[in-house]
Amino acid sequence: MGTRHNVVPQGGKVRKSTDRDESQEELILEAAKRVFFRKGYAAARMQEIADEAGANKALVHYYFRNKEKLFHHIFKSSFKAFWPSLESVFVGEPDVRQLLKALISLYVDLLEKMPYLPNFIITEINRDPEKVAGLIKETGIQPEKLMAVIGKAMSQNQMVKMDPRELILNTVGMCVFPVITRPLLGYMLWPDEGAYEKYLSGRKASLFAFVCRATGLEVDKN
Amino acid sequence: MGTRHNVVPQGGKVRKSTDRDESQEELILEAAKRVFFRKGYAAARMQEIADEAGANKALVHYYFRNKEKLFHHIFKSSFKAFWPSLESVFVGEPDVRQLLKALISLYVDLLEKMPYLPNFIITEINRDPEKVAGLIKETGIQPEKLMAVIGKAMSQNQMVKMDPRELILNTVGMCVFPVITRPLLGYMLWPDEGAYEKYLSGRKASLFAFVCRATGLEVDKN
DNA sequence: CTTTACTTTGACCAAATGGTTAAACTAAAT
DNA sequence: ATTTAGTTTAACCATTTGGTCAAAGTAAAG
Repeated sequence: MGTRHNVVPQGGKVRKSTDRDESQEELILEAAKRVFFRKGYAAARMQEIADEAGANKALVHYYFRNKEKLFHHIFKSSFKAFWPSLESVFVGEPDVRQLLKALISLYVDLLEKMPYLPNFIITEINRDPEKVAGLIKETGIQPEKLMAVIGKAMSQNQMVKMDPRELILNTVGMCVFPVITRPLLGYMLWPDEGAYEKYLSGRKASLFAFVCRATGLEVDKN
Repeated sequence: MGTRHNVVPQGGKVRKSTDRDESQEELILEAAKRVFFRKGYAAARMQEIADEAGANKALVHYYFRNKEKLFHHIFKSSFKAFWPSLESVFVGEPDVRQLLKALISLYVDLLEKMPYLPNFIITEINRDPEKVAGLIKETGIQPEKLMAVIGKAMSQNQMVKMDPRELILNTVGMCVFPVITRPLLGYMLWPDEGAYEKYLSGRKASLFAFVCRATGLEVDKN
């Protein structure tokens, strides 16, 4: 198979990158991601990953020592992705309404692109909770900021008082649930061809309206 | 091991039941349920099931031919359980408010007893959607009745108009999500000892209130 | 007691699977 | 050209795992 090498001259002894259009290491990583996503850890096979990456099984081990390490690698980045970058929303004075809108929007978009993510994470949460605990600290994820904004709005009577954590859970739960049960919904609630997709397209707005009503925020504003 | 046999005299050649305090077949089934619940199909081991049932591995195959059939057996009954018996709520004239209250109550109670159920079902939905399709028809589950009551209440302006399916999804989703993400929540949102359990105990009421507000129903009534 | 029919077990098997190793290969550096 | 260091492969291995089988066990029926 055609192997072209690009040179990135550097000091020291670093030569490393035998980059192709896309390095094998990266191809393997992407293949592994796909396989782990659709099969889960236990059912995923190193051979299948190798095949899908167009590589040898031993090469997979060469780059990522073993199955567990390879999985950890992927899980880590996936887990981070599941904490959508809400940072951008926090610029300027944070408005609860906009914040919730952004939260829903971010999750709906993310889940449309990566519908396997929730089930993947959930499976691993149950398989090895200890690991996830460590991961959380590594990633430095902290929902405190989000909760603070919500809590403040509640104390100022801008919205119905409730446990901010519960509001977040409810919101994210409603975003995620239709995605993880999608195969079922196609049979049970949206049997018509394309009906589910149609529902999805309007979900962002209807979900936001639902949350607004539940929290006492204005549904429409500007 | 002590093997006592009870006799249930019968006509014909039926002798069958070598019932003990609890027949081996049932013990195996229960063990399999536990193992499948916590490991998922792929990671579950026939040996582990046998061990946990205090039986021989070959015996497991004797009763349930193979892993797939054993799993199917369990999945079928579990899947049915996940459709809580709302029938009891339909006696008399169905009131939407009471119906939603019952739906939430049923799910919260069910999930407290069987927290592994959702993840178990979700995993299988993704592993073999075809099978689930057939299963749904077998079980004869039909959410139509529930949806009809909701739809009627909406057309009578007793509550905010929206897609009844979406309301059901939202409601069930909020019930289920905290359960499937429980291991995570312990670390992230309710780190204090016993704090999550405390939250759970009040969830039934707060969830119902949330849904009432979102749908425009009265939170308190009688 | 003997037969009958179900139950239980230990030994065994073929296939799959994660992982290893030594050798071949490739391209940059000397 | 030779060395050097990372890359790739084929062959191989040990273990696990789902599954089988023939033999032994057991209680009720004849």
